[in-house]
Amino acid sequence: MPEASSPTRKRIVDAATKLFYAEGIGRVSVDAIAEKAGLTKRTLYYHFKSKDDLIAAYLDGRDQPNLKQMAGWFDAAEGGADRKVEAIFTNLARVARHPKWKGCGFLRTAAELASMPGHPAVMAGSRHKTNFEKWLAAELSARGVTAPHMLAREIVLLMDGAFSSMLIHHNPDYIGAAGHAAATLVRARTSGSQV
Amino acid sequence: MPEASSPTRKRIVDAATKLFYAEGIGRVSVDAIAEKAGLTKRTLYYHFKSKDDLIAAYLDGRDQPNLKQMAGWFDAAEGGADRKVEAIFTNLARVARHPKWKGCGFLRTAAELASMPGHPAVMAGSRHKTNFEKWLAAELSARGVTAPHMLAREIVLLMDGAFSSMLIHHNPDYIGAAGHAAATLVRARTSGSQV
DNA sequence: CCAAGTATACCGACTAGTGAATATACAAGC
DNA sequence: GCTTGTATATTCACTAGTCGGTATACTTGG
Repeated sequence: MPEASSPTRKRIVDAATKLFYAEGIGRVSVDAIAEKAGLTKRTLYYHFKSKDDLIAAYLDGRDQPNLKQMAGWFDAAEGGADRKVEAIFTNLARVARHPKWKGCGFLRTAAELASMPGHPAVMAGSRHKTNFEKWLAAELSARGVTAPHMLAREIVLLMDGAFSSMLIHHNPDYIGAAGHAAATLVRARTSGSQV
Repeated sequence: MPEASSPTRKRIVDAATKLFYAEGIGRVSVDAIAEKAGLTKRTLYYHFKSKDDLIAAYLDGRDQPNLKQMAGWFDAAEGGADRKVEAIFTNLARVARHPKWKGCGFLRTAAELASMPGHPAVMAGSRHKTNFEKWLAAELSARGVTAPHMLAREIVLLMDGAFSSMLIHHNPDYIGAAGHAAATLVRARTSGSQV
């Protein structure tokens, strides 16, 4: 039985992460991942029982790093909750200009696996999005915003919309518009002010 | 040279539409499309020069029907612009409960082809989303809403977010939340009222 | 006779996954 | 201090099937 946290396993997940994100799940072969990781396909299948398992491991491994990235942008921004929320979108628009940016890996995987609703990778994506929404609601709540859970969900919807629009139009203006709308929604629910 | 609008061509596009939407681009073989259309692969390749061309034809063919669907829901709804906008989301949440619903074909295709930014199918998707945004801005403008273009874009972002969230969570509540937020944004920009 | 359209049959490349053997390391028996 | 046993980890070679695309030949209507 393979070790749960072996360095080899990590090498495989790292290689899979790069390839799956860059090319998409269906366009990456197990052979290509094995080659990128510097080992044979048989070894890969020693550590993962199927490609589907590896896809799920790829997204599970992105949960915490992605949350930390968002939280970092939020914490670093000056100003109130509205500014901090908008900062996430501003940073998103910045990184989305990079040619290697290919949208949100969680959403893209869910789109590609739409015909397999119970797929472990889709569920990993669902967990990640829920984690983000909960984190955001807690941050908003701590800043005295009214109806923080509803607001967090609206911001998540705008963010996922921004990911999708950017992917189809390749125009960062959509992310800017989403950030502006999100900041407006936050201000509308900040005590002492109204839109 | 094949006829631009032959019945055979239509049969191929119809078969491709059903399969591509149900399974995703990468999971459908040209053989499967030919079989579903009741002809051989060689005939398919007489009418389309490549699979990529057929993918683009699939999305081009969905542009007008999708717009008509949205416009139909909008027109049929009673009340002001806010109600009409929310009606689109309400209807979307209803059809999204059907087991055959697999999200927005334009967004899913863009996600699957993220590594090929200039792909004709992605561009067809971009055109469709732009058409929808323009139609919505015109409807909002005709009803005296202020800043109709910005508002239309925000609603489109919420809608694309709703498509994505529904696909990853399989929970129509997200579409409801998006519809509620969209209606609120419309009311905030309707003369004589404020959020 | 000719051209449009369709069919059969095939190509080379690639696909996920596996069988059987082997290398490595470490523990137990003596 | 050996040797034997066992679990982990890795490799090569392979299967059975699918992929997008095509060479060639046939049919049919004008």
